[in-house]
Amino acid sequence: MPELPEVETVVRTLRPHIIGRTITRAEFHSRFVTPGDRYALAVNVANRRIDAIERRGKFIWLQLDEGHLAIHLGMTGKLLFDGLANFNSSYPLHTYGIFELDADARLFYHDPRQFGRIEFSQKTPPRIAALGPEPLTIPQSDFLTNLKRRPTKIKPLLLNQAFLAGLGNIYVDEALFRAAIHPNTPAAKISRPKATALHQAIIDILRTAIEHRGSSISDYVDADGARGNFQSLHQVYGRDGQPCIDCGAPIKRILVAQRGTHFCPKCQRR
DNA sequence: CAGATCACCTGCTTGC
DNA sequence: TGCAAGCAGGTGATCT
Repeated sequence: MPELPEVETVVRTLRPHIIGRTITRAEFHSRFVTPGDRYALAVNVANRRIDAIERRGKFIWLQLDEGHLAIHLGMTGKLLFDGLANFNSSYPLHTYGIFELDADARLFYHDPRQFGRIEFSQKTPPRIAALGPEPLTIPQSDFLTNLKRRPTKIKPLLLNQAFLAGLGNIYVDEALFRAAIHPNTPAAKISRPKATALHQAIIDILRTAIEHRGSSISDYVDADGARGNFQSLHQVYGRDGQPCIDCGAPIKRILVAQRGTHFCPKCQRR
């Protein structure tokens, strides 16, 4: 599900609901979602106040009055806010985390594939500290020099969260299309004008996708249960066989670094 | 060290 | 209709 725009949307919808609230009690039900001792996690977050919620890369970062939570949604993770109005006595199948909040509200974590993670740390979460720069704020000159240093294919490089934090399969394909770069191009061999165009394409796409509240391919929803609609603006992702919006040639799907990769063979030449 | 392969899961779609 | 294979927004371990 969630790449940077989706995670940003979840954080924005969650923030007004949970800031300043205290987690009165929590429980977790999956050894995958909460690696380590999930009972210890429940103890660590109990009676902690939520002071801040931020996004970093694809992580949701909750800053508590003591300690931090790093939440990664994996492929199918959802954080859903359950206010008094829609208070429900039961939870859907695959609900693996429940945060009870003061003033009769709950936040629950739902994740059928259980690829998501909820981790507590006393200081800055190590997973977050290991992330590369944010694509929306990295200076263009830094982006260009970083590309020049890497012989790797551009697509897997952009998916590498230590290189740039937040892009996933959808937005990489979309950005490479808009910058007219073949996904197998070695990063260091991308011309300066194209590298500049790529930097700008990444920013434009992420900003627009955030305005549209992310892409809902199958089941992504924000913290209020609302779908995004950027998927209707995808130009290559999931459009294999359909005509390129620029030249009409059929969009191709190939494998790059074991990921389904969508591109226009005519507009994105090597 | 880049890249391939596999693994972690469930569920939906496709093809025989 | 039924069943198996393939595929999915992600990442990390383990190989060559």
